Amino acid sequence: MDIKKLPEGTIERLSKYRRCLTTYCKFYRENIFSHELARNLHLTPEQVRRDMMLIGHSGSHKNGYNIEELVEKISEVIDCRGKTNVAVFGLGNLGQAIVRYLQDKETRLNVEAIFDVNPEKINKPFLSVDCYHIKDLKRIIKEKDIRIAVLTLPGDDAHDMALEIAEAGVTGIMNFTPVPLKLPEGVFLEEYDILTSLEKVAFFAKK
Amino acid sequence: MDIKKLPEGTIERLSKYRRCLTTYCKFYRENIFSHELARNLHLTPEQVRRDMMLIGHSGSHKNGYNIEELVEKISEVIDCRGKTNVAVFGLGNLGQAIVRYLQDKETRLNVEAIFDVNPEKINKPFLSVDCYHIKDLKRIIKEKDIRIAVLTLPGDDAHDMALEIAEAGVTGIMNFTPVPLKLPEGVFLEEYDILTSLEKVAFFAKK
DNA sequence: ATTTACTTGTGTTTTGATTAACAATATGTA
DNA sequence: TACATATTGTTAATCAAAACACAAGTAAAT
Ligand SMILES: NC(=O)c1ccc[n+]([C@@H]2O[C@H](COP(=O)([O-])OP(=O)(O)OC[C@H]3O[C@@H](n4cnc5c(N)ncnc54)[C@H](O)[C@@H]3O)[C@@H](O)[C@H]2O)c1
Ligand SMILES: NC(=O)c1ccc[n+]([C@@H]2O[C@H](COP(=O)([O-])OP(=O)(O)OC[C@H]3O[C@@H](n4cnc5c(N)ncnc54)[C@H](O)[C@@H]3O)[C@@H](O)[C@H]2O)c1
Repeated sequence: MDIKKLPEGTIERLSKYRRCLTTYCKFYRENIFSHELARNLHLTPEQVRRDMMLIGHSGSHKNGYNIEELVEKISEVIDCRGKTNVAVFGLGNLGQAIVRYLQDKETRLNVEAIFDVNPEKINKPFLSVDCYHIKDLKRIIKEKDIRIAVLTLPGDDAHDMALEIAEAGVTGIMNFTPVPLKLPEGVFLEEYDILTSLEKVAFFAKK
Repeated sequence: MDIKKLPEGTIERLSKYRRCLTTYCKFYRENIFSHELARNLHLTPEQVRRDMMLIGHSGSHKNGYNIEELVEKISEVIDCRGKTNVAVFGLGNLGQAIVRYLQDKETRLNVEAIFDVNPEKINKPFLSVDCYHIKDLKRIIKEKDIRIAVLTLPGDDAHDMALEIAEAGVTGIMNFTPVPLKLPEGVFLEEYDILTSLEKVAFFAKK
């Protein structure tokens, strides 16, 4: 199995399997069947088994998959290089929600820095994460070995900031601002916009 | 063209085309080429043209697509039944960010109600949207003809609330809680989890 | 022992979305 | 007019993901 060849869909599902297993299942049982995992996550059992196959994990015919082993295996695959440091840019409502959420969840992604421009927010820790002025981003990103940036700042500044962030050495950017980014090659970019999701829901909900 | 047959991917892209056009383009030009739209949204020109074809929209060989007409056409397709009322459940950080975001954007999705349990939040409007106690959800959903629900409340309550919301007649649910929902047939469900996105970014950013 | 019921693992098929290719069309130019 | 250029619209080819189908394993029941 060439791990880098795994389809995006599989990676997303692996993340969901793991969360489902660590959150709901591991406390009250040892094993789980493909159809159970599938039902929880709105998938088919075949797809679950196919994903298992892709990461080279096997279960038992009688008991399905051992939850602990499976979580271990998924972690080997998706956290392959261990812990990854994340910074959040813009500590408004959305930024705060995200920092809190990431701290609550079991994950190897650690929010190690926050950036803002508001003097009231800078130099005070938020949920024990230090908040810096955005002008120091280059230095802090290097010092703290930040790999992933989450953009939750106003759209006006987003593009310029993103370019600086990329230049500082970040290799993955999650963009929540409504501004489509044009980044240099080599930076993995993911964008999410709730309006797109909601318009889709509205469309398919109309029958 | 059977409008209900449009692939989910196309619907998502249509939403993005429209936002891109209304936000950035329509102020300073009349027409746009498929390759320009594509470059902005990280797509190929072929895909843009394919989407145009699917919704039965034509451009001109010399000038590409007329922006005003295209926006009009996209709106006919994705807002087919006009305005749709939305309610947000849970007015925490995430809920507030979403309400503000939806109000800022040009869209036919209107946030017409908010629900919470915190007495400090109830019966005060937030950004001029009324906030009700969650126990009144059935009545308010009917009165206000709410079609879409956005769940931004704590996970513990999410599943029970979702079932009640579905029963009250909502036909589309956007779930931001970390709890996977099991809903009755006929309710279109979309789930988003930033941790899945971030873990994906982290995975593909590692090279 | 044999049967039954249930599961995983995986080759095969199907589906459907994306990419490639190119003909048709419009415009500008020599 | 003939030619060069740039774009759309659409058919055909490609590709990948999902669904299907079933062999093979396992354990419990008979
Ligand atoms: N993609 C989505 O689904 C979605 C949803 C909601 C909001 N948003 C977007 O996310 C962003 C934040 O939304 P919010 O509701 O949290 O807004 P907010 O106004 O509450 O927060 C913005 C924060 O960014 C800080 N800021 C301003 N300029 C900055 C800069 N140059 N560098 C760093 N920080 C800076 C502000 O001080 C503030 O703390 C906005 O761009 C909004 O449009 C996206
Ligand atoms: N999917 C994602 O990417 C993502 C990101 C961040 C947070 N979240 C989730 O979104 C939810 C909200 O996050 P937050 O940071 O805004 O939390 P928060 O604590 O700031 O807000 C929760 C709000 O819900 C209200 N509430 C509590 N019980 C309720 C009930 N039964 N009915 C209605 N309202 C109720 C609370 O009064 C509060 O206002 C949480 O479940 C969190 O895990 C998801």
